[in-house]
Amino acid sequence: MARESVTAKRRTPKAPEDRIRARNEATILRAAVELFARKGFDGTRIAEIAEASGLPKANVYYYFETKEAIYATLIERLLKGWDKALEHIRADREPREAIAAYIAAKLDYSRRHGTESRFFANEIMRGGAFLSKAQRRHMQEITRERVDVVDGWVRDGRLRPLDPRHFFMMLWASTQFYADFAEVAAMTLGKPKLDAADYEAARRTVVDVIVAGCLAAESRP
Amino acid sequence: MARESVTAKRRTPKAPEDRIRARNEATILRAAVELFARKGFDGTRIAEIAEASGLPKANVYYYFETKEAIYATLIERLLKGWDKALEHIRADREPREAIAAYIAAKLDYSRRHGTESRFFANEIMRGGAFLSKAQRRHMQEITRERVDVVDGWVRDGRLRPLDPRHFFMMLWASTQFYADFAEVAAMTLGKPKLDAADYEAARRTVVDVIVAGCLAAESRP
DNA sequence: CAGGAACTTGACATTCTGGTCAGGTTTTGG
DNA sequence: CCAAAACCTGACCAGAATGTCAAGTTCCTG
Repeated sequence: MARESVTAKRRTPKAPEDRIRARNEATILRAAVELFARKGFDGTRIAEIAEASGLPKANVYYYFETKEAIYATLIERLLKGWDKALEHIRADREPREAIAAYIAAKLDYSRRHGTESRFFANEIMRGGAFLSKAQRRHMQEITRERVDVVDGWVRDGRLRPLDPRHFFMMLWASTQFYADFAEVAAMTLGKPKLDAADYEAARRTVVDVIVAGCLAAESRP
Repeated sequence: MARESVTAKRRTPKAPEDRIRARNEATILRAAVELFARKGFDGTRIAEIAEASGLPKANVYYYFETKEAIYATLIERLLKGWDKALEHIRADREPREAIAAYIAAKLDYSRRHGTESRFFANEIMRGGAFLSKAQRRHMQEITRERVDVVDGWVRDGRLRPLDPRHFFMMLWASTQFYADFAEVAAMTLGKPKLDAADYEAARRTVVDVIVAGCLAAESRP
């Protein structure tokens, strides 16, 4: 049909982006990610998304064929950010710094994009039913590359012998936690909400423990 | 009203438990926890729970007043397991062993009760709206006790200086991960499903890294 | 500035959902 | 074996959800 959400082509490429469409789609997606993150796919009503966007429901349907289309668009977009932090894990870097940088980047993402992070986690927890085969493979490949880097460090004797895949999951878990379970984290700290200082303390703790825990004995200070 | 779900009293205490009621409630809860874990509270239809239980919808309503009642019953039950693993963290134990035992227990729980674990995580991710004030306080207190133990170890110089609360979250995150994101874990390992050996490898990696990462230099081997 | 494309939206049709209920069947204690 | 309690369930309801539409309004381009 004529308009196909983000990838639609209008009669003339015209402006850098169709301002109205771009603005409204952005508004809808912003509202949707929040709701999906909190109530899941099945639990989110289109009427809620519309209300949260300040648009009439029919207008939401004008921009997105179905609820699935909104969800899929978000997945697609989020997936692009997936590998971002992983880029810190490079063979030519010192393990200590690379790992510290990864943790810092991931925690920063958790802080700045908590909602998106939660949305994505939610999708994964449901078994990633919305992920296409290609998307799955992409994630797997990206991860494998970095696993190989860590494995190289282990073989070089720069890291103590450990299973790089499980090590990776520790990194992911420890940082993702601060987005997904920000509530628990705040509760544990006895605060209503996490602030920048809390994230800094988290970073320090995670980096300290993990770096000290994975470096080979001879490279430890 | 007459029947009040689990705590109802029948005319005679009779059998060790009302077999019919006990069996059906258990069936319903088993089906419900699975669905809630996967689709959240709002996303789960009572009709689905009924179908998954193999009972007519009206029968589900016979045992539980509302959907909330089912959910609340599950929360209540799950909360009892919350502190279980934490009991390993005792001041009179050697930190190394206590922490290793905690990790092993938590991972074991993740493996054996993945669904419940996911259900609980889901609830927390949504901000724990269903947790009562008392339940929240309970969790906070339980955590605080154990935080104090870890803090004691730090002050004794048995653990390197670290924020015990963030350290705790690392423990929680690294173990919870294997329940909530079993799918990602399996994907990362390139398997369809995690088996016992995978959990053992996870345990070893997490214990190795965290123990080595938190022990004070002088107590390290 | 005209005309077509893009956008907007109230109202509607259809399907679902949580929850109720009345009238049945089975269990159980005595 | 018999009443009373416990259990079962098809049918039903009111409100809500999704998705459609046709009749408009606004925007852009030639």
